[in-house]
Amino acid sequence: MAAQRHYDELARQLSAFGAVKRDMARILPPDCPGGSAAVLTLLKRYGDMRMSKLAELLAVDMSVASRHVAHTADRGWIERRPDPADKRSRILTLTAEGHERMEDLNVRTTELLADRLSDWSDDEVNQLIALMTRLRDSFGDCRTTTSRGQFPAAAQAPAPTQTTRTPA
Amino acid sequence: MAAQRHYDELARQLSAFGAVKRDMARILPPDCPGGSAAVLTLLKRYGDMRMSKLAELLAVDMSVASRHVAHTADRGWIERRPDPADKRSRILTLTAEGHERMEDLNVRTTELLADRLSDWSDDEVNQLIALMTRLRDSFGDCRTTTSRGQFPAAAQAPAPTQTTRTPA
DNA sequence: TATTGTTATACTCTATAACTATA
DNA sequence: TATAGTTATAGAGTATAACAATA
Repeated sequence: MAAQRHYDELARQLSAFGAVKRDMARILPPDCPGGSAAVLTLLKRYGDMRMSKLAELLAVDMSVASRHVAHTADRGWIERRPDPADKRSRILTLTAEGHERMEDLNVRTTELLADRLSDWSDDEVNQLIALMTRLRDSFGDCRTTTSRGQFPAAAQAPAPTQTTRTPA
Repeated sequence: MAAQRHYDELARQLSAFGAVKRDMARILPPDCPGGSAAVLTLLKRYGDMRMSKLAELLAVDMSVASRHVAHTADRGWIERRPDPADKRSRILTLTAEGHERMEDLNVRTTELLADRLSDWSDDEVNQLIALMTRLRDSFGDCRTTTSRGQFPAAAQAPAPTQTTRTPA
């Protein structure tokens, strides 16, 4: 239980943190807004999944996820195949075009962060990641869209279909 | 210079961090959206200031700040007095009603954070605050709305007109 | 001519609710 | 009846550009 003063300061940081996100968003290509980029990133990282799972990872309502997915599907970056096990569901898959788009996004993101974090150490970045992850958990424990905690160690063990080795 | 993998993870955290902010926004009273709350918080904390300074602290374009300020002024929470030294400028001042509103906001924020951060130590909260502050600085160094760095130690020495003692 | 602030416009993101199809 | 997903609608936040008043 931290002191009142710390709460104020944390609230202030959260409030002004949007500027960082907006700076990140500025480097995105014109036809790929942040929502689409997030969809592609998660599919690249965790592999095929259903709408509901994607919505959970995005931490938004499924209606919002549906919107972003529609945008990316319209551009041919992902495919929505029917789930043979449950005809209500759709399985999302990154297409070849989607992978290309991701390469581009990765380059842009890396360039930006390499510039902005040029004087950060690995350790500091790791600390920040760990604390942000923990904060998200602390907030997410209460009101989650669905169940939460089904994906294996989301923050600890990322990077599935990175280069070679198709683990699934 | 951190590794590529860390960049990806940090970008992921930033992307999903919006959920935390939305959780914070949910506790706001109906007639006081996040933008208005931010205006009141900054005026309470740093005292009277001009539009341009407020926009800088909010880390948004002045047109956006003008909008939020208009909303709070319409409700009588702040006053916009002409600056005698520069008739183009307006000095923003928290009214008595604005102070009342801030009391309410403080209670709500504190309650929420006390709940969410119940198992956080002071030290952890401080670490997170410090790293978020540093990240904002790293990003803000490049493209700032105006000059930056005019306010004395924004993150280090907050809390001006807290309870008693009117330092100005 | 440059700067402070306001307003008009457009875009992104979000949630709620109503709806379809399937379980 | 309950769940997966889509769509319509509305609200908040933001930036750009055009504008007014003043420096």
